[in-house]
Amino acid sequence: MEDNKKIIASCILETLDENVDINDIYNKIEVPKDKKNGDFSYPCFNLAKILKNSPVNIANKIKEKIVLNDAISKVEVVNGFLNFYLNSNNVVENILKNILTKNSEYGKMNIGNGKNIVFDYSSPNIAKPFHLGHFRNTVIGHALYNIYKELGYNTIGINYIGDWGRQFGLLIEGYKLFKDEYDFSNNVLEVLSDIYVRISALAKEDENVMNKARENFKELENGNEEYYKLWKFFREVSLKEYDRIYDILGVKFDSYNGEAFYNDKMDVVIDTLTKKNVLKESRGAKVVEVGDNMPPCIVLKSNGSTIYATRDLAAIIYRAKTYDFEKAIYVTGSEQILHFKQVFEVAKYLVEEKYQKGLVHVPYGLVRLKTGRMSSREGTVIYIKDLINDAINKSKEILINKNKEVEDIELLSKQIGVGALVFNYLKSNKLKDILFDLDETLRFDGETGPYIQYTYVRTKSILEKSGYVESDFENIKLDLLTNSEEIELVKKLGEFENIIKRAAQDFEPSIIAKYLIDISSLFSKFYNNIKVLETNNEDLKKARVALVYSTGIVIKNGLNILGIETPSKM
RNA sequence: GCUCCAGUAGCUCAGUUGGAUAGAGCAACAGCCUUCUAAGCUGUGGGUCGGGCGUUCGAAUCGCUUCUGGGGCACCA
Repeated sequence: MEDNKKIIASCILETLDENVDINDIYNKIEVPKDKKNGDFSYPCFNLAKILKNSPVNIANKIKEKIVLNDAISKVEVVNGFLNFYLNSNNVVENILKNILTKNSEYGKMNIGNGKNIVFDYSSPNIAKPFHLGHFRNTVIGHALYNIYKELGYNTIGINYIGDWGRQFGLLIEGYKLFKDEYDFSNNVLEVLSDIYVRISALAKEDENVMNKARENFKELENGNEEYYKLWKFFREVSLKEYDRIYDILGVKFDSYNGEAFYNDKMDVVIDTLTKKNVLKESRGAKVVEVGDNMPPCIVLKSNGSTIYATRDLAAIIYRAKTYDFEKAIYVTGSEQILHFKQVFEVAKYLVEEKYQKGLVHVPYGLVRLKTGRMSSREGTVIYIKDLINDAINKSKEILINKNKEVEDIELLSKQIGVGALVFNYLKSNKLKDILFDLDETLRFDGETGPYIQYTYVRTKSILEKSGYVESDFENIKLDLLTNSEEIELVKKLGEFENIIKRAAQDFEPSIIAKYLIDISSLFSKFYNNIKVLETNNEDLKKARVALVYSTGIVIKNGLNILGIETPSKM
């Protein structure tokens, strides 16, 4: 499609006597929102000044002089816009042949050239159950990971587990005090979370408890064997529980190096900053100034111990050395925007310029409840485990009600239920806060995951009934596809690569989600208006089945990128 | 107080680098299953794009200002 834009730009240029830069023309060419206005459009308004003539006159003159070719079939002038219509036979053939040839590879590009990109995402805090916020993080991070993989990068997923810090001193204290009151044989994570909530409340009231917690953590840092064992226990049971969720979501990480991993790697941060003479004392703490518009970045607390920024900095150094990354992408809540601005500033003293430039923070909005913010202390947290179960049960119920004869109802209801959840958290702009609404989340009609999955299932069903197999699509007469429903769908299918690029550039999975809705909607219109299998014209039927098959490929590849499965039946 | 983000239909949201008549879904109402799966499709109603000023041939989009909501602002992560 981009080639066509170039062709149009040079066609316009040839009609002009004045000296105009081709890039100025190329950059102005746009795709009209309304299909009636052609495939490409060139507004002549800015030429009006240069040529000292009215836009309409200019447009008409260009139109007269323009030479039509294989690609362009028609040019029209409307209100000073030059509207170009492409030869749709060419367009349809090029797009569909491309999809059919590449198949599951359609959408894959080699822009990345195998370079490394590190994705820091999910990153739950040990000893707390996985909640909606983590879920949004995980789902966005995983999609971005896949998007960049699609571009040809070597993507590395890091689960930067929150497994270090004062909270473990507290948890150890809580465990010592309350462990006999609990049953640790199941739901360990909820037990630990409960203990944490209780001990936090206690520490807030009683300074002695907080002091004990601080001591505990210091002991843990110093290698107290008993505490280390406890810490390991907390970490293991938590990861086990998280893995269960990652497994359901199909998420895998290349590294689980959390905060504790960097415990012995922070000296170099302090040393380098000291050597460069940027570490300054301020109110007892050691800080680095990061400009007038931001408060300084604290690197050492006044008691001499490190802080999360120190660990983030150590991680940047480690990741630069280990992965030689082109980009390091951090997916976190938007409340950490300032923190990452500060950390990235300080990183300028620690890593080479090419690594500094690769640091990207991708913030996402809060997930809030109708009643306000989620708070573990107030018990208003939505556990993702429960939500997944709700979604699976709902899809199972629907499958049973519809009396579908399916082989594996467990698998299907999981694919559909989880798909609905994941899609729900990817479909809107990542920076927007989401107001959690259970009914809305468990809605399966309209612009939802199941709608897209359902569309995919329909494509599969037609393909099966048609009796065609892949190899039948070698010699097809694609120029028989001339209905507007067919052409619009094909053109949309042809946008896939561009959509992926845009999603990557903006770090915005919702662009792909929205695109898949568009595809599904166009296919459904086609499906309702044209009965693919009912024609006697075998060539036409085959061409249409090829279109149906291509649609299935794009939906499958697209859902794959978003981390959503494609059921075989529903 | 300073700073970042958001404000589009009753609700949830789209709206590429400024472009042509601001679009979907949900909800409401009216249709479409002896026809490739109705988790679908078609139609109707619904708008001061928070307000104001400006830049421009042209603004939901850019600038200034103001209102509303949310986040952040030093030893939590």
